[in-house]
Amino acid sequence: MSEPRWLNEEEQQLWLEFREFLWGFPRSMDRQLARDAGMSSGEYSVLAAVSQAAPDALRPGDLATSLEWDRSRVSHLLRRMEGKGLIERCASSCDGRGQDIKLTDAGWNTIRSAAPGHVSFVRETLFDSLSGDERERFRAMLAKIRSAAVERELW
Amino acid sequence: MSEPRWLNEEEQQLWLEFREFLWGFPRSMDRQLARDAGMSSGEYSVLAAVSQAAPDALRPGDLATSLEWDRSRVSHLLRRMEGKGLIERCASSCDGRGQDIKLTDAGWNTIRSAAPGHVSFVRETLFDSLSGDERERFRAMLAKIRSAAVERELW
DNA sequence: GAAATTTAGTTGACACGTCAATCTTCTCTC
DNA sequence: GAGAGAAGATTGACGTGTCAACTAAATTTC
Repeated sequence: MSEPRWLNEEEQQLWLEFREFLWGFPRSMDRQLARDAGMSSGEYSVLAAVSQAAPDALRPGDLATSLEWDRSRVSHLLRRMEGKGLIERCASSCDGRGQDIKLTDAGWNTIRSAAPGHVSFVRETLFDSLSGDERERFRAMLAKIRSAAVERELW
Repeated sequence: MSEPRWLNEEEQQLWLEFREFLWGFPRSMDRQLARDAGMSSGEYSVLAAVSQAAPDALRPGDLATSLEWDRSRVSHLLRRMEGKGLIERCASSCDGRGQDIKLTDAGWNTIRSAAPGHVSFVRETLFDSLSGDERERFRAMLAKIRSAAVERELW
């Protein structure tokens, strides 16, 4: 392999900021959720998704697709959450392989009490820092980077 | 608590893209490193940091600071990497509590052979998608968001 | 200079994500 | 309608990150 083009000074600045941001943000969010609601961001995602879906209409595979998660990741997390009493799984009526996921009362209470704090976190970190124009430019850049990566099969 | 301001349509778009990006990018990078170099991004960070430091001048605490990692995370990873023969730890000469971290020959070979592919990945995903102007604006936005979060002690 | 505090680092328990292997059920094809 | 293959989901092993508790050495304080 020929010598690669290493990063120049300006590029290193971006890479450094990028890395701190990308690894730091999820950690901060996890911490906020753990502290204020005793849950992980994964659990929040699941509770939010199930609470918004039509009753008896959400299956593990749908979760895996919409969250872009591995099936087994979903399965492991659902098992833990079922153990905590946040959700229930029951055999799907239409597909013998499938399952329906439902929130228990405890699950509803948990997501309801966690949501306001979580939304505030997202607002205060992400939205309040940028103007409307900036937000749209920011979103476009993220999408651009991601679609280029997808095109090269690096995502 | 009063009813929070939920996200409007435009905000949800950004949040969705943001989430896919922030959780997806590290995963893609981990996959590239695992596939092409048999290592995790954490191991890469450590090898890169140690290889760039002055000999016998890098200690676990320095790593924790510069990578913004928990001390125990550093300790766990160093133990595993020592087990794989990538690094060595020896008692520091000046501070009885401290240690010096050194790369073994295997460690040097590993980082040297992994670096080109990793840099290509970063270039192709992050830099090639944005113009010089866009890169600078992007970096500034990340920094803005992060510093606002730091200010509110949410980071 | 001895006691209290701070600092460097480790450890153990546990939650989490990934991968490969597996099981079951459904669907397609002949 | 039987057999091959695809799809939904689980399992187990393993590497990883976090938190709290801990040890030992250094520094501060009186």
